[in-house]
Amino acid sequence: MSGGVDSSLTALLLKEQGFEVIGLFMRNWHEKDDGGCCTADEDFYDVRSVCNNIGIPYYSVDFADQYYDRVFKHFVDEYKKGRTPNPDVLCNKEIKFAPFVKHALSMGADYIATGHYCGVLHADDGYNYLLKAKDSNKDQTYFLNQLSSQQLDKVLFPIGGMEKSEVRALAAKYGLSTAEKKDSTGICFIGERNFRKFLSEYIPMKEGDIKTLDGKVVGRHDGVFYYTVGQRKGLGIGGGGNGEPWFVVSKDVENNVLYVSQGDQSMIYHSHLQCDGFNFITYRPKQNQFRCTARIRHRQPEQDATAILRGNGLELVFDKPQRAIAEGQYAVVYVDNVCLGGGVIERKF
RNA sequence: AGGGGUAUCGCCAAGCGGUAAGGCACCAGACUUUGACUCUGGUAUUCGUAGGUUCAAAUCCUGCUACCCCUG
Repeated sequence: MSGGVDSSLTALLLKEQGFEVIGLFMRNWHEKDDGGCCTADEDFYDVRSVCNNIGIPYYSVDFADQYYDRVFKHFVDEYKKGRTPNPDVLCNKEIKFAPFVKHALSMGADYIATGHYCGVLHADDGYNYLLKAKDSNKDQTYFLNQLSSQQLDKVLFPIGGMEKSEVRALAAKYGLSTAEKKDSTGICFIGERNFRKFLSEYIPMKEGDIKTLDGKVVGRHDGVFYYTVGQRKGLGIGGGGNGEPWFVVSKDVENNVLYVSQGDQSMIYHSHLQCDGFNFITYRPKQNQFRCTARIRHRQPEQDATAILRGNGLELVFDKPQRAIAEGQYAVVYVDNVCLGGGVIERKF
């Protein structure tokens, strides 16, 4: 339980269904947020309040060390390389659906349930398939693309078939204190931050030039790793030219140069991308090429594409060029209602 | 040293005697379990400066200052 509405209602529904439910809260980060508050404390307070309300025991576990070693380190390393990692995907793979589940099972649980918006099909063929959520606006399968069928074995997603509005309405009906609580955002367990400031605590600033593709210096930056391709805000470049906004077009980590373009974004649209490795949640498809839909970022409407398996990797060819494909993010592939899995984007062209 | 031109928000830039458009940047919200994108809202009592004309000036006149161009 995270202290939000989703996991609150999840616990309640299971209790209603006759399960013996225990609330398990996880803490993975100990620093305070930008406002000087420790949101984890408030969240656990909400967990306690909800658990008391529905009459179930609650516990707290701390995986801060493992989170740091298995998620955060990689996150920082990737940024240092000029890439754009996705810590929450790793967090699910390395923490939530790993030591956390293990811990729950060791406490005697038969199943672990979370408030994710997605579904799981424990199929007769022995595989556990990850399914899209009913509420396409809240679908969280993107973040679960690195899981394995094995990891989903003892998992339930009780609200995956509900709309967010239904969840809130039910939570309110049952009088759960978290019914109106705002959805959490920002890096999972770390929270909403001034991102550049946060990163600068782990990656020192390194000033350099901001240039256009033809080499003209148009500004200065604090460090190329703080920026992502396609980014508009935070460049501090204004005026001149055609009066249109400027966007990050590429990064040269070696020479510490941030390349930008004013108005014209045609150069950041690409139809092809490559993943050197690809995680199939269940099994590798038999055919080496197939039609699918795919996402290159969370909440992106699924895009029609053709997937081509190459060695351990996967190449995607989109029907329509995609804007700002970022190395380090995940390409997640779907066929109909099933999330097949995903891989880290290594190249685009 | 002469001649011409320009000086309006951090950057572009409207305005041409009637009481400061717009864009970019920036800030704040919204959206959002990454990073981004996007959307909405906010931001010059003041127009290089000092005077003058006028009921009224950023808009006209004069001095000064700065920068740009041309001629020496």
